[in-house]
Amino acid sequence: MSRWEPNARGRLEQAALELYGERGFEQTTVAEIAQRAGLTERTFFRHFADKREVLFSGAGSLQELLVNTVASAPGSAAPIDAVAAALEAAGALFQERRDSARQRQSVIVANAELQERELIKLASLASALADTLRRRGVKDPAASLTAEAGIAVFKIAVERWVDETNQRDLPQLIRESLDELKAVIAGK
Amino acid sequence: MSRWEPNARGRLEQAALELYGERGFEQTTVAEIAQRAGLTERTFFRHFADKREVLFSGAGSLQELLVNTVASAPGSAAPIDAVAAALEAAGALFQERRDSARQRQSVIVANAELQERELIKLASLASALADTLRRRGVKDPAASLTAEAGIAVFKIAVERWVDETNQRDLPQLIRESLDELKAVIAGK
DNA sequence: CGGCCGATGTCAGTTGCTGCCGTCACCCTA
DNA sequence: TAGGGTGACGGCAGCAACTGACATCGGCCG
Repeated sequence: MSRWEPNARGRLEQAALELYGERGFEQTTVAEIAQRAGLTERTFFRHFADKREVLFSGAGSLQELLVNTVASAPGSAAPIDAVAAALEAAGALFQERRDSARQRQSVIVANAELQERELIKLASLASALADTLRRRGVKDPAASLTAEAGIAVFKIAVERWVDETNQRDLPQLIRESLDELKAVIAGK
Repeated sequence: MSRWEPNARGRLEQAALELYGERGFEQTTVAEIAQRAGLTERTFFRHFADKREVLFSGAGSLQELLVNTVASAPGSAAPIDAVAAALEAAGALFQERRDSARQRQSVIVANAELQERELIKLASLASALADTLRRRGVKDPAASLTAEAGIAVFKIAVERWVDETNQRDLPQLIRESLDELKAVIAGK
């Protein structure tokens, strides 16, 4: 028999998501999260850099998926198309975990600090996408602009996906949003 | 003779900018800022919501400028052109205060927390732009996408403006970046 | 002249976060 | 099989960001 229950990190994530949902982010103390997880505050900060990060630990694998998808696009593909394929792949991943993605998003939308963290994660994704494009020979500022535009499309598509009650799935919304962006950028 | 020196808020801004530049943001305490300004920590927090906000108090007037410029564009102008005109106006404002804008930007780039705040300010600008476009009759998601794309162009143009040693001015970089975005979005 | 107001000071308290050290089950190695 | 190392956690002290409550006092208005 081991000294501690397994999966401390997962228990902390679960407890935090619950408490942020029940009372709100600001009204929840780290001590409470740790207590619900059967751990101490000190241990929380060994697993997560700060109180917000517990909601964003999945960002790393999302970035991997995006980067790998862009990197493995055919060399003949235009940059915007490589990025679009990556966004749709990421969208499909979100679509699978639809309920928890929505729960998470509702917590984030309710708090400005969490939105800040979300935005810097998106900026980090854009930066990683731009790097990958440059590695494919795309020059700057084209690489940065393509990446930023792609992330903007993703952000707005996710907003619509979370808001709407209709049945369109996220990859479809991403395609529609990108088409709309093309129309709008061309001068309508 | 009045009880306190005038312009407490301005003195706090000045002291904070200096100290953030000298020692870095994290290594500076609010007590030190207040002391250099001849005030107390409590007074700092009466003027600024938190330690970061002291660098972003100008965001309100920037938002006003953007919104007003978009709102006063001719009704016949395409949304992207109305936004472009607003961005160039904002760019001209930055260009006037070139040195202090660069100083401020170098402090922000050096610290992740400040970048988070910068990003949420940009997101707020995008949201305000989208609102203004909707008020001009632009439908969603076109309004949101145009606004986000515009802010992305602005962000990247400012990055290039701060980085580069060459002489191109910010409005020109904004025009060039928007043209580049058009090319890239169209599929290269 | 008197009382209200607004900007600041003072102080105590909560919470996020960090450094340091102790504990103990598990694992590796001789 | 005994011994030492290691990794994950607990406990504690302390700093700094931020907040609420109350005091202070010059200026302004009636």
